[in-house]
Amino acid sequence: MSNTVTIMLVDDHAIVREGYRSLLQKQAEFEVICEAGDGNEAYNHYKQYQPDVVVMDISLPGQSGLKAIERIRQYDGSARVLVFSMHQNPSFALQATRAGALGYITKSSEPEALIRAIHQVAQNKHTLSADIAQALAMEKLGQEQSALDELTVREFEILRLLVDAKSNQAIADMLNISPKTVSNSHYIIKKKLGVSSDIELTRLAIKMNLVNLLDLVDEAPGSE
Amino acid sequence: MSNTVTIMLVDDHAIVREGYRSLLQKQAEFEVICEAGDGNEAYNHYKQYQPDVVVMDISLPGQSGLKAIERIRQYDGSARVLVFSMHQNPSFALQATRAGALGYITKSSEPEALIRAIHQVAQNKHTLSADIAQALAMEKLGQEQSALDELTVREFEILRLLVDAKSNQAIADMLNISPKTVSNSHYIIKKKLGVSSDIELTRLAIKMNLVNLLDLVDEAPGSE
DNA sequence: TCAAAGCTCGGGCAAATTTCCCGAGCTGGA
DNA sequence: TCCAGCTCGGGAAATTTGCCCGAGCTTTGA
Repeated sequence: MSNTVTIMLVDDHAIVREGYRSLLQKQAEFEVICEAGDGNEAYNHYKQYQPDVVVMDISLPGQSGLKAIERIRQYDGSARVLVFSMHQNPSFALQATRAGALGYITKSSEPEALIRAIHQVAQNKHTLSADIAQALAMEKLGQEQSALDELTVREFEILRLLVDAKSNQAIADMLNISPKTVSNSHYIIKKKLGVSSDIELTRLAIKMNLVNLLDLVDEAPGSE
Repeated sequence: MSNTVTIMLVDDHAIVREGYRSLLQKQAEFEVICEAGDGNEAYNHYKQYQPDVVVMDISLPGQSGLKAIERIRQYDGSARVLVFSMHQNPSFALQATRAGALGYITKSSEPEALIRAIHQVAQNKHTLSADIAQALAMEKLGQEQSALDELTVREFEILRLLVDAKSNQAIADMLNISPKTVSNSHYIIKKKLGVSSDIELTRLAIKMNLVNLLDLVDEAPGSE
């Protein structure tokens, strides 16, 4: 009988896929029928194999897993996608559900949590791993992100250049204003964001995603 | 006969460990005899189980996997450690081998590469995944990373605290020195690293992995 | 149409920090 | 023993920051 749940695994690391495959195959009711290593492949294989559930890591090379979820959901409005990510940042979960994922579970969860989540998603039910659910709840209370909204357009623009490690003079030239104005803005920005040093400012900017982490960190051989 | 290779898996994600375990158990000659979720546990379990090979992810919570490698090697100079990391940045590989790892392989490698690497390491041979080997070769040409080696131990220590956004006073208290010395070191560090602002310094520190990106981006619920 | 409010821009200036130089007191070799 | 190199911090000039100010916009709404 077809109590079996067919699964597509999406992750850019082949080894990791292989690991999950072994793990999931231990459950008699699961059958991993295909894999994909990037968003495009995920989309194509979805169309080809029509798995019940897509288990996907969203940090994929090329254009993000979120994009892939959107495309898959556009092709099949009832596609069931479970995002399986290393990020405990609830923003990722938000973005994922916004893109159409039914569930979001972190890799820090117990293996059973993954199994359970797949069952949930297979039944078209929403799932969030415990840590994310809690973090989301916390976030509702604070304002966090809104700090950035305090900034005027100009300030925001200057902030981006600042955290890109450009000099006051360079920014002044770029925006056709005086370096003094840049430094005044720099001061105002720090004040509005509630930080007291440039190091904090940089860290905050990274948290807020004003800096492209991938560019910053790895500068991988042929990336982008 | 004991052609079997006994293995300890170290990774902070239980699910991930479970996946690798399934994967490795498929090889008749491997036996995963224990697991650990952090550096401390890795050290203790090593002493307890004496595995032939340690397969470890170095981005662990608490104090880094590198530290764990050092401790294990200090306890047993012939310990064979294979680092299995998502980072393609060769600096990680350098640090890992400096800490005493025999091999370094990225998660982007083929599953067979992992199997092969484990065999290599079990025979006390060095291994590097192809991507890293290539990147390292490239790096030999430029100087890059070497900047950090210019720093004295003390400076390095101060740098880590600085980029953790601690105040001069806080660092001074922590190290029992005067804030003036901290600020002098701050200056020297920037000079040695060839940066002219704290923003550049922070970015560089992130590139060099002095900052735990996951902590930074994620700020998990109860972190810090 | 005329405030009122808010943004952008930059001058001014005291306070704070950075930058650079210096010497003293260690420690580990050669 | 002497040298080299580290750690630590004082001093003083140079620079930057922090904060306030007013001028010239534009937008909004009464």
